Amino acid sequence: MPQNKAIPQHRKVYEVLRSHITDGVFHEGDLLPSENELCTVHKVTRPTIRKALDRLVNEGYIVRHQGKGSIVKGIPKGVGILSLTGTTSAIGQDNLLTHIVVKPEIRNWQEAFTFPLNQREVESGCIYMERLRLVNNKPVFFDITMIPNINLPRFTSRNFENKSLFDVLRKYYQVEVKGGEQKLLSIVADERLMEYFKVGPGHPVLQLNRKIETNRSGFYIYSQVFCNTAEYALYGIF
Amino acid sequence: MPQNKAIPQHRKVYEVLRSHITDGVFHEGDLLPSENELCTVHKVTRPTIRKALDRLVNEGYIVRHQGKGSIVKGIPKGVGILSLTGTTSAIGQDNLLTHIVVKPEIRNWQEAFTFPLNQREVESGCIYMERLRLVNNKPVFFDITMIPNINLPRFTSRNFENKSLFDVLRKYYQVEVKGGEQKLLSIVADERLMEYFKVGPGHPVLQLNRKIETNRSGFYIYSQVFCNTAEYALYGIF
DNA sequence: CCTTTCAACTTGTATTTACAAGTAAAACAA
DNA sequence: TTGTTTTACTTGTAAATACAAGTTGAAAGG
Repeated sequence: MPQNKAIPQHRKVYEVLRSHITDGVFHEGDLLPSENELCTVHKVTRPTIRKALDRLVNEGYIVRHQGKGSIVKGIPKGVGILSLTGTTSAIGQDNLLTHIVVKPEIRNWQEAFTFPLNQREVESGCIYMERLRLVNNKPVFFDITMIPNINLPRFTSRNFENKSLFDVLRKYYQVEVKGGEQKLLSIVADERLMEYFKVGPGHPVLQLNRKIETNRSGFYIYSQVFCNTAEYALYGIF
Repeated sequence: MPQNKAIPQHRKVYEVLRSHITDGVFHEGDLLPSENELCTVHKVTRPTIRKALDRLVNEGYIVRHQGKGSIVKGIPKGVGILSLTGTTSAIGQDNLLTHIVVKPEIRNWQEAFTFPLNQREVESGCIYMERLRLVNNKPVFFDITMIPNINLPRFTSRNFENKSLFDVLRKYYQVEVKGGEQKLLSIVADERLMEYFKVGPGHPVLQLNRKIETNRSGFYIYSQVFCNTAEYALYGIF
Protein backbone atom coordinates (compact mmCIF):
# COMPACT_ATOMS: atom_id res chain seq x y z
CA MET A 1 0.00 0.00 0.00
CA PRO A 2 1.44 3.38 -0.98
CA GLN A 3 -0.74 5.18 1.52
CA ASN A 4 0.56 5.18 5.05
CA LYS A 5 -2.25 7.03 6.71
CA ALA A 6 -5.52 5.20 6.36
CA ILE A 7 -8.49 7.52 6.27
CA PRO A 8 -11.60 5.80 7.63
CA GLN A 9 -14.42 5.17 5.22
CA HIS A 10 -16.97 7.03 7.32
CA ARG A 11 -14.74 10.07 7.21
CA LYS A 12 -14.44 9.93 3.43
CA VAL A 13 -18.21 9.70 3.09
CA TYR A 14 -18.58 12.60 5.52
CA GLU A 15 -16.15 14.75 3.53
CA VAL A 16 -17.93 14.05 0.26
CA LEU A 17 -21.38 14.80 1.62
CA ARG A 18 -20.18 17.85 3.49
CA SER A 19 -18.50 19.36 0.44
CA HIS A 20 -21.60 18.61 -1.59
CA ILE A 21 -23.58 20.73 0.84
CA THR A 22 -21.06 23.57 1.09
CA ASP A 23 -20.53 23.61 -2.69
CA GLY A 24 -24.23 23.77 -3.39
CA VAL A 25 -24.74 20.34 -4.93
CA PHE A 26 -27.41 19.88 -2.29
CA HIS A 27 -29.47 22.89 -1.30
CA GLU A 28 -31.34 23.74 1.84
CA GLY A 29 -34.45 21.61 2.14
CA ASP A 30 -33.17 18.94 -0.24
CA LEU A 31 -33.46 15.31 0.72
CA LEU A 32 -30.17 13.45 0.80
CA PRO A 33 -30.02 10.00 -0.82
CA SER A 34 -31.26 7.34 1.57
CA GLU A 35 -28.83 5.38 3.70
CA ASN A 36 -29.18 2.32 1.51
CA GLU A 37 -28.56 4.34 -1.62
CA LEU A 38 -25.45 5.84 -0.07
CA CYS A 39 -24.36 2.32 0.87
CA THR A 40 -24.35 1.15 -2.73
CA VAL A 41 -22.80 4.36 -4.03
CA HIS A 42 -19.93 4.37 -1.55
CA LYS A 43 -19.70 0.59 -1.29
CA VAL A 44 -19.92 0.49 2.50
CA THR A 45 -22.50 -0.74 4.98
CA ARG A 46 -25.20 1.15 6.84
CA PRO A 47 -23.41 1.68 10.16
CA THR A 48 -20.57 3.33 8.25
CA ILE A 49 -22.94 5.61 6.37
CA ARG A 50 -24.80 6.37 9.59
CA LYS A 51 -21.59 7.41 11.31
CA ALA A 52 -20.92 9.94 8.57
CA LEU A 53 -24.49 11.23 8.72
CA ASP A 54 -24.36 11.44 12.53
CA ARG A 55 -21.43 13.79 12.26
CA LEU A 56 -23.24 15.97 9.74
CA VAL A 57 -26.15 16.16 12.17
CA ASN A 58 -23.88 17.10 15.04
CA GLU A 59 -22.29 19.87 13.03
CA GLY A 60 -25.64 21.19 11.92
CA TYR A 61 -25.45 20.46 8.21
CA ILE A 62 -28.48 18.18 8.13
CA VAL A 63 -31.45 17.07 10.20
CA ARG A 64 -32.91 13.60 10.00
CA HIS A 65 -36.44 12.33 10.37
CA GLN A 66 -37.37 8.75 10.93
CA GLY A 67 -39.40 7.44 8.05
CA LYS A 68 -38.65 10.46 5.95
CA GLY A 69 -35.00 10.95 5.30
CA SER A 70 -32.06 13.30 5.82
CA ILE A 71 -32.84 16.91 5.07
CA VAL A 72 -30.17 19.46 4.23
CA LYS A 73 -30.15 22.33 6.69
CA GLY A 74 -27.41 24.33 4.99
CA ILE A 75 -24.06 25.67 6.08
CA PRO A 76 -24.05 26.18 9.84
CA LYS A 77 -23.60 29.74 11.01
CA GLY A 78 -20.75 30.76 13.22
CA VAL A 79 -21.53 30.09 16.83
CA GLY A 80 -20.97 32.91 19.27
CA ILE A 81 -20.05 35.44 16.62
CA LEU A 82 -22.31 38.37 17.30
CA SER A 83 -23.71 40.35 14.45
CA LEU A 84 -26.02 43.31 14.17
CA THR A 85 -29.75 43.04 13.83
CA GLY A 86 -31.79 46.08 13.09
CA THR A 87 -34.90 46.97 15.01
CA THR A 88 -36.44 48.46 11.90
CA SER A 89 -35.01 46.66 8.91
CA ALA A 90 -32.29 44.23 7.98
CA ILE A 91 -28.92 45.78 7.28
CA GLY A 92 -26.75 44.84 4.37
CA GLN A 93 -23.03 45.28 4.04
CA ASP A 94 -23.47 48.35 1.88
CA ASN A 95 -24.45 50.75 4.62
CA LEU A 96 -21.63 49.63 6.91
CA LEU A 97 -18.66 51.95 7.25
CA THR A 98 -15.51 51.53 9.29
CA HIS A 99 -13.56 54.53 10.48
CA ILE A 100 -10.09 53.99 11.88
CA VAL A 101 -9.73 56.19 14.97
CA VAL A 102 -6.25 54.97 15.90
CA LYS A 103 -4.22 53.27 13.18
CA PRO A 104 -2.46 50.05 14.13
CA GLU A 105 0.60 50.98 16.16
CA ILE A 106 2.94 49.14 18.44
CA ARG A 107 2.47 49.88 22.11
CA ASN A 108 3.22 48.38 25.45
CA TRP A 109 0.41 46.40 27.03
CA GLN A 110 -1.69 48.31 29.50
CA GLU A 111 -4.08 45.57 30.41
CA ALA A 112 -6.15 43.18 28.35
CA PHE A 113 -9.66 44.04 29.49
CA THR A 114 -9.59 41.94 32.69
CA PHE A 115 -7.98 38.99 30.90
CA PRO A 116 -4.62 37.98 32.35
CA LEU A 117 -1.60 38.14 30.05
CA ASN A 118 1.28 35.70 30.05
CA GLN A 119 4.96 36.62 30.11
CA ARG A 120 5.50 36.08 26.41
CA GLU A 121 2.64 38.38 25.48
CA VAL A 122 3.78 41.18 27.77
CA GLU A 123 7.36 41.04 26.50
CA SER A 124 6.42 41.18 22.84
CA GLY A 125 4.29 44.29 23.11
CA CYS A 126 1.00 44.73 21.33
CA ILE A 127 -0.45 46.13 18.16
CA TYR A 128 -3.11 48.58 19.20
CA MET A 129 -5.94 49.99 17.14
CA GLU A 130 -9.25 51.74 17.62
CA ARG A 131 -12.13 51.66 15.16
CA LEU A 132 -15.53 53.24 14.95
CA ARG A 133 -18.20 51.54 12.88
CA LEU A 134 -21.12 53.33 11.39
CA VAL A 135 -24.37 51.85 10.21
CA ASN A 136 -26.34 54.12 7.90
CA ASN A 137 -23.87 56.86 8.85
CA LYS A 138 -24.74 56.48 12.52
CA PRO A 139 -21.99 55.34 14.88
CA VAL A 140 -22.95 52.03 16.50
CA PHE A 141 -19.72 50.25 17.37
CA PHE A 142 -16.52 51.46 18.94
CA ASP A 143 -13.86 48.82 19.39
CA ILE A 144 -10.36 48.58 20.71
CA THR A 145 -8.24 45.71 19.48
CA MET A 146 -4.95 44.51 20.89
CA ILE A 147 -2.86 41.84 19.22
CA PRO A 148 0.43 40.44 20.51
CA ASN A 149 3.26 41.61 18.26
CA ILE A 150 4.45 38.10 17.55
CA ASN A 151 5.49 37.12 14.04
CA LEU A 152 3.33 39.64 12.21
CA PRO A 153 5.78 41.44 9.85
CA ARG A 154 4.65 44.73 8.31
CA PHE A 155 1.32 44.47 10.07
CA THR A 156 1.07 48.12 11.05
CA SER A 157 1.51 49.25 7.46
CA ARG A 158 -1.39 47.18 6.13
CA ASN A 159 -4.53 48.79 4.84
CA PHE A 160 -7.60 48.01 6.89
CA GLU A 161 -10.05 50.34 5.21
CA ASN A 162 -11.66 47.78 2.95
CA LYS A 163 -10.69 44.46 4.42
CA SER A 164 -11.67 43.50 7.93
CA LEU A 165 -9.03 42.81 10.50
CA PHE A 166 -9.73 39.09 10.51
CA ASP A 167 -9.56 38.90 6.72
CA VAL A 168 -6.08 40.40 6.82
CA LEU A 169 -4.97 38.03 9.55
CA ARG A 170 -6.27 35.01 7.68
CA LYS A 171 -5.02 36.00 4.26
CA TYR A 172 -1.56 37.32 5.01
CA TYR A 173 -0.67 35.61 8.26
CA GLN A 174 -2.72 32.39 8.19
CA VAL A 175 -4.26 33.27 11.52
CA GLU A 176 -7.76 31.91 11.90
CA VAL A 177 -10.24 32.41 14.70
CA LYS A 178 -11.10 29.18 16.46
CA GLY A 179 -13.18 30.38 19.40
CA GLY A 180 -12.83 32.44 22.49
CA GLU A 181 -14.38 33.77 25.61
CA GLN A 182 -16.23 36.96 26.27
CA LYS A 183 -17.63 39.01 29.11
CA LEU A 184 -20.67 41.17 28.59
CA LEU A 185 -21.88 44.04 30.68
CA SER A 186 -24.10 47.04 30.52
CA ILE A 187 -22.67 50.46 31.29
CA VAL A 188 -23.53 54.11 30.86
CA ALA A 189 -21.63 56.03 28.24
CA ASP A 190 -18.60 57.95 29.44
CA GLU A 191 -17.38 61.21 27.92
CA ARG A 192 -15.58 59.54 25.06
CA LEU A 193 -18.47 57.24 24.12
CA MET A 194 -20.93 60.14 24.37
CA GLU A 195 -18.82 61.93 21.81
CA TYR A 196 -18.35 58.96 19.49
CA PHE A 197 -21.95 57.82 19.60
CA LYS A 198 -23.34 61.37 19.70
CA VAL A 199 -25.57 60.59 22.65
CA GLY A 200 -26.43 62.39 25.85
CA PRO A 201 -25.41 61.53 29.42
CA GLY A 202 -26.83 58.40 30.98
CA HIS A 203 -27.08 56.56 27.67
CA PRO A 204 -26.83 52.76 28.12
CA VAL A 205 -24.05 51.01 26.23
CA LEU A 206 -23.29 47.32 25.77
CA GLN A 207 -19.69 46.41 26.51
CA LEU A 208 -17.95 43.23 25.38
CA ASN A 209 -14.53 42.14 26.49
CA ARG A 210 -13.29 39.32 24.32
CA LYS A 211 -10.34 37.01 24.32
CA ILE A 212 -10.21 35.40 20.90
CA GLU A 213 -8.48 32.09 20.37
CA THR A 214 -6.71 31.36 17.09
CA ASN A 215 -5.19 28.40 15.29
CA ARG A 216 -1.77 29.57 16.50
CA SER A 217 -1.52 27.99 19.91
CA GLY A 218 -1.03 30.58 22.61
CA PHE A 219 -1.81 33.43 20.24
CA TYR A 220 -4.84 35.38 21.43
CA ILE A 221 -6.46 38.55 20.19
CA TYR A 222 -7.97 40.85 22.78
CA SER A 223 -10.85 43.06 21.86
CA GLN A 224 -13.10 45.47 23.66
CA VAL A 225 -16.29 46.44 21.90
CA PHE A 226 -18.77 49.12 22.88
CA CYS A 227 -22.15 49.03 21.21
CA ASN A 228 -24.96 51.52 21.12
CA THR A 229 -27.95 49.19 21.05
CA ALA A 230 -30.58 51.92 20.89
CA GLU A 231 -31.44 51.14 17.29
CA TYR A 232 -29.59 47.91 16.62
CA ALA A 233 -29.35 44.87 18.87
CA LEU A 234 -26.50 42.40 18.92
CA TYR A 235 -27.55 39.12 17.41
CA GLY A 236 -25.99 35.70 17.87
CA ILE A 237 -26.74 32.03 17.69
CA PHE A 238 -25.58 29.26 19.99
CA MET B 1 -53.60 7.05 26.30
CA PRO B 2 -50.33 8.41 27.59
CA GLN B 3 -48.04 6.42 25.38
CA ASN B 4 -44.66 6.25 27.01
CA LYS B 5 -42.11 5.92 24.28
CA ALA B 6 -39.40 3.45 25.08
CA ILE B 7 -36.15 5.08 26.00
CA PRO B 8 -33.23 3.57 24.05
CA GLN B 9 -30.55 1.69 25.94
CA HIS B 10 -27.74 3.94 24.69
CA ARG B 11 -29.62 6.91 26.05
CA LYS B 12 -30.00 5.29 29.47
CA VAL B 13 -26.30 4.53 29.60
CA TYR B 14 -25.54 8.08 28.50
CA GLU B 15 -27.77 9.49 31.24
CA VAL B 16 -26.14 7.35 33.92
CA LEU B 17 -22.60 8.24 32.90
CA ARG B 18 -23.44 11.87 32.42
CA SER B 19 -25.00 12.18 35.85
CA HIS B 20 -22.02 10.36 37.35
CA ILE B 21 -19.81 13.07 35.91
CA THR B 22 -22.01 16.00 36.86
CA ASP B 23 -22.62 14.59 40.35
CA GLY B 24 -18.95 14.10 40.99
CA VAL B 25 -18.80 10.28 41.03
CA PHE B 26 -16.14 10.66 38.37
CA HIS B 27 -13.76 13.58 38.60
CA GLU B 28 -11.74 15.43 36.03
CA GLY B 29 -8.90 13.28 34.83
CA ASP B 30 -10.48 10.03 35.97
CA LEU B 31 -10.55 7.07 33.65
CA LEU B 32 -14.02 5.76 32.91
CA PRO B 33 -14.58 2.00 33.03
CA SER B 34 -13.57 0.39 29.74
CA GLU B 35 -16.16 -0.27 27.09
CA ASN B 36 -16.20 -3.98 27.86
CA GLU B 37 -16.67 -3.32 31.56
CA LEU B 38 -19.56 -1.00 30.81
CA CYS B 39 -21.02 -3.70 28.58
CA THR B 40 -21.21 -6.21 31.41
CA VAL B 41 -22.45 -3.64 33.90
CA HIS B 42 -25.26 -2.35 31.71
CA LYS B 43 -25.88 -5.68 29.97
CA VAL B 44 -25.61 -4.26 26.46
CA THR B 45 -23.14 -4.67 23.63
CA ARG B 46 -20.23 -2.51 22.60
CA PRO B 47 -21.92 -0.54 19.81
CA THR B 48 -24.56 0.54 22.31
CA ILE B 49 -21.96 1.62 24.85
CA ARG B 50 -19.98 3.38 22.17
CA LYS B 51 -23.01 5.36 21.07
CA ALA B 52 -23.45 6.64 24.60
CA LEU B 53 -19.75 7.48 24.88
CA ASP B 54 -19.76 9.19 21.48
CA ARG B 55 -22.41 11.54 22.72
CA LEU B 56 -20.43 12.32 25.86
CA VAL B 57 -17.46 13.15 23.65
CA ASN B 58 -19.54 15.40 21.43
CA GLU B 59 -20.88 17.28 24.40
CA GLY B 60 -17.44 17.67 25.90
CA TYR B 61 -17.79 15.54 29.00
CA ILE B 62 -15.01 13.14 28.09
CA VAL B 63 -12.13 12.65 25.70
CA ARG B 64 -11.07 9.25 24.47
CA HIS B 65 -7.68 7.87 23.55
CA GLN B 66 -7.16 4.75 21.59
CA GLY B 67 -5.39 2.13 23.65
CA LYS B 68 -5.80 4.15 26.81
CA GLY B 69 -9.42 4.76 27.68
CA SER B 70 -12.05 7.42 28.21
CA ILE B 71 -10.88 10.33 30.30
CA VAL B 72 -13.29 12.58 32.15
CA LYS B 73 -12.95 16.19 31.02
CA GLY B 74 -15.50 17.61 33.47
CA ILE B 75 -18.70 19.51 33.07
CA PRO B 76 -18.55 21.38 29.77
CA LYS B 77 -19.06 25.08 29.68
CA GLY B 78 -22.08 25.66 27.54
CA VAL B 79 -21.30 27.33 24.26
CA GLY B 80 -23.37 30.45 23.93
CA ILE B 81 -24.92 29.78 27.29
CA LEU B 82 -23.93 32.78 29.29
CA SER B 83 -22.91 32.32 32.88
CA LEU B 84 -21.92 34.68 35.63
CA THR B 85 -18.41 35.78 36.32
CA GLY B 86 -17.63 37.81 39.36
CA THR B 87 -15.60 40.96 39.20
CA THR B 88 -14.18 40.26 42.61
CA SER B 89 -14.14 36.51 43.14
CA ALA B 90 -15.42 33.32 41.61
CA ILE B 91 -18.90 32.31 42.59
CA GLY B 92 -19.84 28.81 43.59
CA GLN B 93 -23.21 27.19 43.45
CA ASP B 94 -23.72 27.70 47.17
CA ASN B 95 -24.41 31.41 47.06
CA LEU B 96 -26.88 31.15 44.20
CA LEU B 97 -30.55 31.44 45.06
CA THR B 98 -33.58 31.35 42.80
CA HIS B 99 -36.76 33.09 43.80
CA ILE B 100 -39.92 32.33 41.85
CA VAL B 101 -41.74 35.63 41.31
CA VAL B 102 -44.52 34.18 39.19
CA LYS B 103 -45.09 30.43 39.46
CA PRO B 104 -45.53 28.55 36.18
CA GLU B 105 -49.04 29.27 34.95
CA ILE B 106 -50.86 28.91 31.69
CA ARG B 107 -51.48 32.16 29.88
CA ASN B 108 -52.20 33.43 26.44
CA TRP B 109 -49.22 34.63 24.47
CA GLN B 110 -48.61 38.32 24.50
CA GLU B 111 -45.54 38.43 22.34
CA ALA B 112 -42.34 36.48 22.34
CA PHE B 113 -39.76 39.24 22.82
CA THR B 114 -39.62 40.31 19.16
CA PHE B 115 -39.53 36.70 17.94
CA PRO B 116 -42.43 35.78 15.65
CA LEU B 117 -44.73 32.97 16.79
CA ASN B 118 -46.36 30.42 14.52
CA GLN B 119 -50.03 29.49 14.54
CA ARG B 120 -49.56 26.29 16.53
CA GLU B 121 -47.70 28.09 19.29
CA VAL B 122 -50.30 30.84 19.59
CA GLU B 123 -53.20 28.37 19.72
CA SER B 124 -51.67 26.19 22.41
CA GLY B 125 -51.07 29.02 24.84
CA CYS B 126 -47.94 29.34 26.93
CA ILE B 127 -46.57 28.42 30.30
CA TYR B 128 -45.38 31.65 31.83
CA MET B 129 -43.01 32.13 34.73
CA GLU B 130 -40.87 34.83 36.24
CA ARG B 131 -37.79 34.21 38.32
CA LEU B 132 -35.39 36.38 40.23
CA ARG B 133 -31.90 35.04 40.86
CA LEU B 134 -29.76 36.20 43.71
CA VAL B 135 -26.02 35.91 44.04
CA ASN B 136 -24.76 36.37 47.58
CA ASN B 137 -28.28 37.53 48.44
CA LYS B 138 -28.08 40.30 45.88
CA PRO B 139 -30.51 40.20 42.96
CA VAL B 140 -28.61 39.90 39.69
CA PHE B 141 -30.94 38.19 37.22
CA PHE B 142 -34.59 38.66 36.46
CA ASP B 143 -35.95 36.40 33.77
CA ILE B 144 -39.26 35.76 32.09
CA THR B 145 -39.72 32.38 30.48
CA MET B 146 -42.47 31.37 28.09
CA ILE B 147 -42.92 27.79 26.93
CA PRO B 148 -45.56 26.57 24.48
CA ASN B 149 -48.11 24.47 26.35
CA ILE B 150 -47.65 21.48 24.08
CA ASN B 151 -47.49 17.97 25.53
CA LEU B 152 -46.16 18.95 28.95
CA PRO B 153 -48.55 17.20 31.39
CA ARG B 154 -48.53 18.38 35.01
CA PHE B 155 -45.84 20.92 34.21
CA THR B 156 -47.28 23.77 36.25
CA SER B 157 -47.38 21.63 39.38
CA ARG B 158 -43.69 20.71 39.27
CA ASN B 159 -41.25 21.98 41.82
CA PHE B 160 -38.61 24.30 40.42
CA GLU B 161 -37.03 25.42 43.66
CA ASN B 162 -34.10 23.04 43.62
CA LYS B 163 -33.98 21.81 40.07
CA SER B 164 -33.43 24.19 37.22
CA LEU B 165 -36.05 24.58 34.55
CA PHE B 166 -33.95 22.81 31.96
CA ASP B 167 -33.24 19.90 34.29
CA VAL B 168 -36.96 19.36 34.72
CA LEU B 169 -37.57 19.56 30.98
CA ARG B 170 -34.80 17.10 30.26
CA LYS B 171 -35.61 14.61 33.00
CA TYR B 172 -39.40 14.45 32.85
CA TYR B 173 -40.17 15.48 29.30
CA GLN B 174 -37.04 14.50 27.35
CA VAL B 175 -36.78 18.05 26.09
CA GLU B 176 -33.19 19.06 25.46
CA VAL B 177 -31.71 22.36 24.44
CA LYS B 178 -29.98 22.13 21.09
CA GLY B 179 -29.21 25.75 20.38
CA GLY B 180 -30.93 28.98 19.71
CA GLU B 181 -30.65 32.62 18.85
CA GLN B 182 -30.39 35.67 21.02
CA LYS B 183 -30.51 39.42 20.85
CA LEU B 184 -28.57 41.52 23.30
CA LEU B 185 -29.05 45.13 24.20
CA SER B 186 -28.29 47.61 26.89
CA ILE B 187 -31.12 49.49 28.56
CA VAL B 188 -31.75 51.59 31.63
CA ALA B 189 -33.73 50.00 34.44
CA ASP B 190 -37.44 50.68 34.44
CA GLU B 191 -39.56 50.91 37.59
CA ARG B 192 -39.92 47.16 37.97
CA LEU B 193 -36.23 46.40 37.46
CA MET B 194 -35.27 49.21 39.84
CA GLU B 195 -37.39 47.51 42.47
CA TYR B 196 -36.13 43.99 41.80
CA PHE B 197 -32.48 44.94 41.54
CA LYS B 198 -32.70 47.56 44.30
CA VAL B 199 -31.00 50.18 42.15
CA GLY B 200 -31.62 53.84 41.47
CA PRO B 201 -32.84 55.49 38.30
CA GLY B 202 -30.63 55.44 35.24
CA HIS B 203 -28.99 52.16 36.19
CA PRO B 204 -27.74 50.24 33.11
CA VAL B 205 -29.12 46.75 32.61
CA LEU B 206 -28.22 44.06 30.12
CA GLN B 207 -31.18 42.57 28.31
CA LEU B 208 -31.23 39.27 26.44
CA ASN B 209 -34.08 38.03 24.29
CA ARG B 210 -33.62 34.38 23.49
CA LYS B 211 -35.34 31.86 21.31
CA ILE B 212 -34.14 28.47 22.43
CA GLU B 213 -34.27 25.50 20.09
CA THR B 214 -34.92 22.01 21.44
CA ASN B 215 -34.76 18.43 20.23
CA ARG B 216 -38.53 18.53 19.69
CA SER B 217 -38.87 19.98 16.25
CA GLY B 218 -40.84 23.19 16.23
CA PHE B 219 -40.75 23.41 20.01
CA TYR B 220 -39.05 26.59 21.12
CA ILE B 221 -38.59 28.17 24.53
CA TYR B 222 -38.67 31.94 24.70
CA SER B 223 -36.80 33.70 27.42
CA GLN B 224 -36.12 37.27 28.34
CA VAL B 225 -33.32 37.88 30.80
CA PHE B 226 -32.41 41.12 32.53
CA CYS B 227 -29.04 41.26 34.20
CA ASN B 228 -27.55 43.76 36.58
CA THR B 229 -23.91 43.64 35.51
CA ALA B 230 -22.66 46.14 38.05
CA GLU B 231 -20.86 43.50 40.08
CA TYR B 232 -21.07 40.43 37.87
CA ALA B 233 -20.52 40.21 34.13
CA LEU B 234 -22.07 37.70 31.81
CA TYR B 235 -19.53 35.18 30.65
CA GLY B 236 -19.64 32.97 27.60
CA ILE B 237 -17.43 31.01 25.26
CA PHE B 238 -17.76 30.57 21.54
C1' DC C 1 21.09 -2.99 35.23
C1' DC C 2 18.95 -1.39 31.10
C1' DT C 3 16.73 -2.34 26.76
C1' DT C 4 13.81 -4.91 23.88
C1' DT C 5 9.99 -7.85 23.08
C1' DC C 6 5.63 -9.37 23.84
C1' DA C 7 1.18 -10.10 25.80
C1' DA C 8 -2.79 -8.10 27.54
C1' DC C 9 -5.25 -4.59 27.72
C1' DT C 10 -7.59 -0.28 25.58
C1' DT C 11 -10.42 2.19 21.71
C1' DG C 12 -11.25 2.44 16.38
C1' DT C 13 -13.27 0.60 12.23
C1' DA C 14 -16.33 -2.28 9.66
C1' DT C 15 -19.51 -5.94 8.40
C1' DT C 16 -23.69 -8.60 8.86
C1' DT C 17 -28.14 -9.40 10.56
C1' DA C 18 -32.58 -8.37 12.55
C1' DC C 19 -36.38 -5.96 13.89
C1' DA C 20 -38.87 -1.55 15.45
C1' DA C 21 -41.01 2.68 14.23
C1' DG C 22 -42.26 6.64 11.49
C1' DT C 23 -43.86 8.41 6.73
C1' DA C 24 -46.20 8.72 2.54
C1' DA C 25 -48.39 7.21 -1.28
C1' DA C 26 -50.70 3.58 -3.58
C1' DA C 27 -54.49 0.37 -3.23
C1' DC C 28 -58.77 -0.56 -1.54
C1' DA C 29 -63.53 -0.30 0.43
C1' DA C 30 -67.50 2.33 1.64
C1' DT D 1 -65.75 10.80 -3.90
C1' DT D 2 -64.00 10.02 0.70
C1' DG D 3 -61.93 7.63 4.29
C1' DT D 4 -59.25 3.54 5.62
C1' DT D 5 -55.88 -0.02 5.03
C1' DT D 6 -51.94 -1.78 3.05
C1' DT D 7 -47.42 -1.56 1.31
C1' DA D 8 -43.06 0.02 0.44
C1' DC D 9 -40.16 2.93 1.63
C1' DT D 10 -37.39 5.72 5.30
C1' DT D 11 -34.44 6.10 9.74
C1' DG D 12 -33.71 4.11 14.70
C1' DT D 13 -32.07 0.55 17.74
C1' DA D 14 -29.42 -3.47 18.91
C1' DA D 15 -26.87 -7.57 18.73
C1' DA D 16 -22.84 -10.63 17.42
C1' DT D 17 -18.46 -10.80 15.23
C1' DA D 18 -13.89 -9.64 13.51
C1' DC D 19 -9.82 -7.35 13.11
C1' DA D 20 -6.83 -2.96 13.32
C1' DA D 21 -4.21 0.06 16.06
C1' DG D 22 -2.48 2.55 20.14
C1' DT D 23 -0.87 1.99 25.17
C1' DT D 24 1.10 -0.11 29.02
C1' DG D 25 3.50 -2.97 31.94
C1' DA D 26 5.58 -7.35 32.69
C1' DA D 27 8.69 -10.82 31.06
C1' DA D 28 12.78 -12.05 28.50
C1' DG D 29 17.05 -10.89 26.67
C1' DG D 30 21.49 -8.61 26.48
